Amino acid sequence: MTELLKQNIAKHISLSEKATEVFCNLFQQKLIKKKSFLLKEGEICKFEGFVTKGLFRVYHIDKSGAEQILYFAIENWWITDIDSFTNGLPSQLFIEALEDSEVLLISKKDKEFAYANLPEIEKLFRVMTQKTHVALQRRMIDNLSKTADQRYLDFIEKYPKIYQRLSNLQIAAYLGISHEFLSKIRKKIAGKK
Amino acid sequence: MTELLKQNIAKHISLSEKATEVFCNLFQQKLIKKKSFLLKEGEICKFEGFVTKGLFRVYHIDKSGAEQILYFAIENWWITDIDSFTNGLPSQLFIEALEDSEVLLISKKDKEFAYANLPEIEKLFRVMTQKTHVALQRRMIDNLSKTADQRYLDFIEKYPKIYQRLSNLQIAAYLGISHEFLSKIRKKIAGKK
DNA sequence: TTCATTTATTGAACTTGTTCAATGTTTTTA
DNA sequence: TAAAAACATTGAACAAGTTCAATAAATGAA
Repeated sequence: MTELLKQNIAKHISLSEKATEVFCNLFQQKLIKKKSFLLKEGEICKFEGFVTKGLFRVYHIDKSGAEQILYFAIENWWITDIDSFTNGLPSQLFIEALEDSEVLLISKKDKEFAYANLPEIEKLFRVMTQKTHVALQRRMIDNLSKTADQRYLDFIEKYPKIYQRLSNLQIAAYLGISHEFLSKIRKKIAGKK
Repeated sequence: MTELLKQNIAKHISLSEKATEVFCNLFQQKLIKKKSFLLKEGEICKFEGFVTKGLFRVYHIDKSGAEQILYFAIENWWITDIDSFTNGLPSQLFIEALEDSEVLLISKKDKEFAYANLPEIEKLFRVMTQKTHVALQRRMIDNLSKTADQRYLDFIEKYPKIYQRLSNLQIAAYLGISHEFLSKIRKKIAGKK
C-alpha cells in the first residue's frame, strides 16, 4: 500500500530501509469520493497527504466568487495547505477530489515525531519544498510573460497525463482565464493544425 | 557585521549561540555597486546570500526581451537562484543591485558543511523555504485573480519600504504590466483621492 | 433509456492592458 | 552646471481577455 510512497521518497533522498519503514507506517490511508473535500476554507489543515490514486485540485475562491487553482495532484503528488498546516491558521484553500481517490495521510503530530526522530526527514521535506518552490517560480514567470494561448499549450505539453483527465473549466481556472476564452483559444489552435 | 544575520536566524528557529557563531562564520561579506550583478543568466549560482544593506532585484528576461521580476530583496532578505544553486544548472535569472549594497555570502561547499554538521540548519532552510513558498502561492493567487490596479495597491501596502526605493519601471516589471499602463493606473488612483 | 445537470461553443459588446511615438521631468555624469 | 541619459506621462490605435446570453453537446443519475 505504501509502495508508491517509498519510491517517491527514494526519488528525493536516500533513506535507510528501516527509517523508510518507520516513516511510512505513520501514514493512514483514506478514500475520498469524487466531489468530496479533503480540506475546506476556514478549516485548519491537520494533514499532509500523498496521492496514490485519483485526482485532486487545490484552489482558492476570491471575493467575487472566482476560483483560482493552485495545482492539481494525481498519483505520486503531495497535497496539503502548507501555510495552514505549519502555522495552525485557518485555511484559505479547498482541496477537492475530481475523481474517486486514495491518499496516504500523516498527521501533524506524527510528522513532528518524524522530524524529531528521523533526521533525514527534515532533509526530505526541505528538498521537496525547494522543488515545488522552483516549479512555482517558473509558473510565476510564465504567468507574467506569456499569453494565455501559450500557457495553455505549455500546460498540455507539461502535464499531458493530467490534462486528459480535466474539464476545460478546471484548466481555465488554473490558467487564470475564463472558460469561454479557453474555448476560443482551442478553436483557434485547432484551426491552425 | 553578522548581527542582522543572527537576528534573522533567530526569527525562524532557535539555535544555540555556539552553532549560530559557527554558521555565521561561514559567510563572507561582499560589496556590490549599484547596477552590478551578483548573478547573470547562464552562470551557475554558487552562493546563497543575505542582504545587510541596499536593494536587489531578481529577474528573468524572456525571449521577447521583456523582464519579469521574481522579487526584490532589501536588508534582511535572502537571495539566490535556488534552482541553479541546488541543482548546479545554468541560471535563468539575473540578480542585480539597484543601490550600492552589501551581502553576506555562503558558498555551496560551506552550506553543505553546515547541513552535515549543524542539524538545525537543515530545519532553518526548510522553514525559510516553506515561508517563501507560502508567500509565492499568495502572489500566484493574486496574479490569477486581481486586476493590475489592485495588485499595485496591494504592493504599496505590503512593501511600503521597498516601494519608495523603486522606479515605476521596476514596479511594473514586478506586477507584470507595461510601465506606461502603470503610469495610467497611478493617474487614475491619484484622481480618486 | 431518459431527463436533468454539467460542460463546451459561439457571438456581440465591453474592459483591461499593450504598443508606439511624442513630450516632459528627473537624475547622472563629465 | 550643462548635456546626456534614464525615467515618467500622455494619447491614439490596437490586441487580449471578460461578460452575458443563447445554444449545443456530453455526462450522470433514476
